[in-house]
Amino acid sequence: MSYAEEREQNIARNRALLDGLGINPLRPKCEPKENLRKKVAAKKRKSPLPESDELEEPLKKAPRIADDNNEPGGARRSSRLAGKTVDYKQEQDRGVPEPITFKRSQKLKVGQVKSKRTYDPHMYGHIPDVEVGTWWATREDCSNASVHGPWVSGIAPGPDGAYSIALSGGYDDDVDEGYAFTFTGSGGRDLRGTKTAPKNLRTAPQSSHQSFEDRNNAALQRSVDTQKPVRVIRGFKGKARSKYAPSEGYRYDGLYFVKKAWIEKGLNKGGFLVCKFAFMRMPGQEDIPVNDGGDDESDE
DNA sequence: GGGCCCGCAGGG
DNA sequence: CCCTGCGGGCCC
Repeated sequence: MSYAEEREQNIARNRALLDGLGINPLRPKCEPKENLRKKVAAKKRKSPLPESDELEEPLKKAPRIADDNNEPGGARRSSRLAGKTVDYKQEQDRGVPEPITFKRSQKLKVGQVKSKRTYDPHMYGHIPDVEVGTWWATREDCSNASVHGPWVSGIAPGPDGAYSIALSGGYDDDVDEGYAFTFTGSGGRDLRGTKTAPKNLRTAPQSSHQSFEDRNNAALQRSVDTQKPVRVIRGFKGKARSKYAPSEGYRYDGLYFVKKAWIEKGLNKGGFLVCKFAFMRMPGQEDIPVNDGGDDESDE
């Protein structure tokens, strides 16, 4: 079977799986009327660059979190996001936001402030003061905003499930429908090379099976049971196949639940097994910006 | 564009 | 100290 055929097959399987998760009330809202109107308008005026009003939303800059030098007693701030439209269920323990305490000795460059973070990323749910749709240029910035801690890793594991994940389009057969998507786990890559040809890489092609023994994959599997919300950021590298990926940088798209975890034959040379997960967006959140960008070539 | 290197977060 | 990880920057 050719790569293209296998890819189609995997995509069809993943898409069917997403659809089989049940009717999602968000689905009609993911293509809101405003976007449809914009789409029509954009086609009419045939301008490759949309008007500024369309650009404002997704490119909202991350609020630079001022490091309020953690006062011991007074640093507690209200954990309520009062006035938000998000409808939180009782069971969603978002954790009490505590000012982060730094256990690690950090190398300080000249003039660098010690604390880059106001909140500890090791908590479930929203990070206070970070709105859905917030955008960062790099993973480092996103990490400093406490939304997704790791600079490279796509999964931030925790005891009751993953805290957050990064969608960067690294797998050709992942399906992104905005309100729901499939996600491939970690592991099974050869990052070090051989003794004779050491590599010391951070990412690499699939070269062995993934499994739920992997710490990251195990965390996402736990998310299925605990139904803790997972923060999701979408990266620009996914824009080739997902219209929900930002054109640049990384965007916080809010909270999702992991509804299913399974193992399937991945789309890779060698047919190695990969861990896959089906995500569904928590209701009541701001719509995901849809990227209609001009250079869309590969629509199946 | 690809290849290579390497900092950092996070955990054992 | 070790290891991993859907980064990013540099060089070519």
